[in-house]
Amino acid sequence: MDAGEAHSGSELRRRGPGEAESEHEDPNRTGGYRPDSGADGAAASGTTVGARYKLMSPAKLPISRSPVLTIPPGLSPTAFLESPVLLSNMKVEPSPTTGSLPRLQQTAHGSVTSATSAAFPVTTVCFNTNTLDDGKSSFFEFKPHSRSNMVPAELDNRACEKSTQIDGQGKAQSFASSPLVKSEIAGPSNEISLSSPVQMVSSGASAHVEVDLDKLNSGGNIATGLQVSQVEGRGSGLSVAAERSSDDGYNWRKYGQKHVKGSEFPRSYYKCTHPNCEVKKLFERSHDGQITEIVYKGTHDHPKPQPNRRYSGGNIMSMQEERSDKASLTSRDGNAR
DNA sequence: AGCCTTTGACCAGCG
DNA sequence: TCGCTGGTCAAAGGC
Repeated sequence: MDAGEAHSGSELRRRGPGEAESEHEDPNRTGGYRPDSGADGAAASGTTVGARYKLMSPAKLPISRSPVLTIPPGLSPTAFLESPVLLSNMKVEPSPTTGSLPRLQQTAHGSVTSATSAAFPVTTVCFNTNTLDDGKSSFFEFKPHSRSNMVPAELDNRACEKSTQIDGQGKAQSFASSPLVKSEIAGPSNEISLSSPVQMVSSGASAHVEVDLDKLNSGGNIATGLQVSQVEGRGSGLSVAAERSSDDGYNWRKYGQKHVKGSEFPRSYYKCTHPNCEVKKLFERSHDGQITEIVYKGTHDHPKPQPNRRYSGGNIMSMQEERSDKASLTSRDGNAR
């Protein structure tokens, strides 16, 4: 609601020096200073972002789409790779923006996975867009396979597995350019009619992932606003953009970093710097600098900022996105209705 | 001068 | 009820 948005704006505001947290706990600080979790936040804005994984995962539902990606012990990532489904997905599909995207192979759970034998870095992209306003939320996850040598490799698959449990409306796309791409979309209950146009472009030694969901979000009309995120391969110039974490064309501000259990790499938390935008995204980056996992929370209700605002690195991505954006918009315009 | 990143601490939720 | 983990805040520093 409006109230919520107002709060989001305050997100940027910083606490005065006098309010610095001191050794003794400050009761006021507990909830008062949390724009996201404040009273309003919980009711309004909080829902948007605050929904967090919990909201996204209807624990009560038989389908345990747990926010936390957990893979059943019996499952192995390898299985996914070997799965015929993956192979069949090898072909690159056009990226229909909204709902018009070609149906990907879905597993019994409704998950889409694609894998390639390329030696590209593994990347994981998750979209958690909760539009509480509409009571709809979408969860998109894209995971390449590169952590096989890492602990989370299995977790990833597992996670995907669970999140993949879509009601059947989820659509995802994967591209053969990456070693293993996994996209999943999960809705809060069953309205996951979202389209996840994910485009992966890999050139040479670097793999570039481009997700065109962003337009959807920008439109803000789509049932499930998705965001665009790009993940680039290892050690390539694109990494700069990736580092910026704003390759999607939006401006992000890092507000935290934490090493979560189960993850080999620290997880970074970003917020959209737009005044009224509460979109958050978090991703994990390997020591190589390559992003191994990206999760978007919320939807952008504003257009992308100027590409060349600060980092030139972002321009590359922005330009690409813009292009795809237009294309998507066009197609979406026609499809979205 | 302003914005962003880093880093440590705090808080809330869950098991 | 306690402990653990994840997420967020905010000061300080850097660009």
